[in-house]
Amino acid sequence: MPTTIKDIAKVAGVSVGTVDRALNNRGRIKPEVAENIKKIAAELNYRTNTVAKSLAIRNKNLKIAVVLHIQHNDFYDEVIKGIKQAEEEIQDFGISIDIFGCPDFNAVEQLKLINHAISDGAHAIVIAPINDQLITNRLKELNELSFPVIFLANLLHEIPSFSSISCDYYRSGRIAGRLMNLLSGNKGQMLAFLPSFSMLGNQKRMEGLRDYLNQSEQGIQLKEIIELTNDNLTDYCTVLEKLKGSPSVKYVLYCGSAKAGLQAIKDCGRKIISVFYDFALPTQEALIDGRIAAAILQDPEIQGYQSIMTLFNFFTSNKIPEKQILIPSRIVVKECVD
Amino acid sequence: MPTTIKDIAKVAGVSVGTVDRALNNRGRIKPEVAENIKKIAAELNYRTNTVAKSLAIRNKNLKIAVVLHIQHNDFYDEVIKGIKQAEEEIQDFGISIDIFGCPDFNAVEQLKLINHAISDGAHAIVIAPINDQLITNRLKELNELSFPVIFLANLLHEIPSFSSISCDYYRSGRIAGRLMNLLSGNKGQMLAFLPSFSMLGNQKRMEGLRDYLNQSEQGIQLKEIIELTNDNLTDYCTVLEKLKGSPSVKYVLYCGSAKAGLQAIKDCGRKIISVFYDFALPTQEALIDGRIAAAILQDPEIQGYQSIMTLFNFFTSNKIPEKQILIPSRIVVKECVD
DNA sequence: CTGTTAGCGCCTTCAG
DNA sequence: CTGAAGGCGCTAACAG
Repeated sequence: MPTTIKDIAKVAGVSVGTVDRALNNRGRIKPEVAENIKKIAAELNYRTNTVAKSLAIRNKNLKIAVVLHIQHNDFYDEVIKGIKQAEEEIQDFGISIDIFGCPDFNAVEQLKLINHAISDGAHAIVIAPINDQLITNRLKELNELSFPVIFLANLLHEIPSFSSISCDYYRSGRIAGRLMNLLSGNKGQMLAFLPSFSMLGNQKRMEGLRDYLNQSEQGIQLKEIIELTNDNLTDYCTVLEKLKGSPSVKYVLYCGSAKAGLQAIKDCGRKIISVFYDFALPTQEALIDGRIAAAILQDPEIQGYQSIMTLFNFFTSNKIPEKQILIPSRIVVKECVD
Repeated sequence: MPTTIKDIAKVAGVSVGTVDRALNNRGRIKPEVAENIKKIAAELNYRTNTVAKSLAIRNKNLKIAVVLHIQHNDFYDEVIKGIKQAEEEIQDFGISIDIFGCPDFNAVEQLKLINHAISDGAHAIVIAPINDQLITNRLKELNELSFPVIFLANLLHEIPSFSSISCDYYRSGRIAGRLMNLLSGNKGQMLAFLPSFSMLGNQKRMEGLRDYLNQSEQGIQLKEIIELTNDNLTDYCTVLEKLKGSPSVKYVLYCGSAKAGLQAIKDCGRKIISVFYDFALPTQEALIDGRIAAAILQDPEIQGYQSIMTLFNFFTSNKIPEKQILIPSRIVVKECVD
């Protein structure tokens, strides 16, 4: 039988209330007796029972606010799925979750959402932070107030946070390099189409790829890295144009709107062997029917799930999370999913 | 606020005890009122609070027995790690776990362990079942008694179980075939060394590989599939001999003792490009320093973790698990881990 | 067949 | 500064 605060109270000769105050540093207690109680707790190998605690703190109505940086896209829809699953799992603990979408990349609006969440009584925030002074300043403030903020699927330079959850972008760039070499037999030419470098993660991924392919003389030749815009039509045109302009290129690494990329590759008029990042439906279909050779996934669902569970563990077990939680990338070929 | 049994009791005009009896089919209740209560519960969208339930059932001292089929190996040490992690997470729920090793593949002993666990008061069993009448008969009995038994990392033909957790062996064979094709540029010759086909999973994996590579004319040529024994020295000799006997073979797929395989490949005196299953330390090292081109993992830790959590969810939420839970295989290259 | 009540372990008033 | 008591939602033992 694990020891309970009752046990501790008995050997310390005090009441459970006093034990509770001591163990949770609630003050209103004589320092000596607090010390003594803590000593006894340690000796008795006490650990607070999270189930009982959860039941008791349920009337605190703990709230988590999730603040995104866009309204919808394939990636974040998956993230939200993970968040919803976590919500499902922790609802019995009396913790509720509110998700706020945000006009795409609008820092002013995101700031409003942050402030709204707080005045609404949120006890923690999960955010996909926009890289803008407006936001970063506010996040710094919150950090100083020890208000728990978790960065989700999105890095931010030098802004401290309670914890940050994402894939290892640099590594995922290197993995892509390796896959391209595998597919090409270490020869030939490739183009890489990657999303906006204004997001730090994308930049890291790009660096990973470049570093990896530049590190040795042999191997596939990375002709150019092209930055995409997040606008379907523009990106389609860009990809098509680049492919037509480099008829010697046979290999493509692509991260962006799957539809645009697939269509452009199809329309360029020759056989292209490609690796796609992420796993929206069109990507899955293309992988299964062979238009794509492989995909690199960062499991957005797991990232969303983890962001909530990290806070959950903090609330129920006082578990301070790692500053940076990296979700491993997954390599997927047709045979993994067909 | 979620509805509680108290709420239901109030609108039904009965006591919480009666509601409890109705909702959990405990009998000793007039059928009509049970019906009525269930109806009201449905209307009020009631779901039992698992936290409160867990706290209440804690004095039942729920016990899970884990019965292995061997004492130790790399794979099951990982499985056990996952089990321990689950144990850690659910200990506050008052559920305890006992792990029993077993003399390697000794069915008589494993049967004893099963019976011991039950007479010891276990409420469920997680087992890596040995494929032997002695065991399968007992497992059938238990299944008929509705005693929850979960098969772990190990398939068994036509023996019903509460749930079975493993990787998708057939698929993992296909994935290997694909990787070998990738590495070889769809040409050349390979050998496959796979573990004892007496275990159904290994057989499935072999079939997956064979079916995949035989399905088309082009692609790497699978010269032979060799069955390993699980004895280090024997396997070393087998691998070495086969490699020396087939000097045209440049590619190897290997599943077995990593040490034996790596040594034999090294000693065969020529450059071999290989894919290994599973991820014991020697495999990791070999992957990092380039002796192995890729690995296919089945995440044993997750399998162990899941086996416990599945029972946990059953105990705390009455959640009946899927009959077969498949943990996806993971493709790993150097760049994923270095 | 049904109601009452005492827990499960912890937190939180509210008196003292 | 400390103790007592009630409550979180559910289960189970005991009366009736």
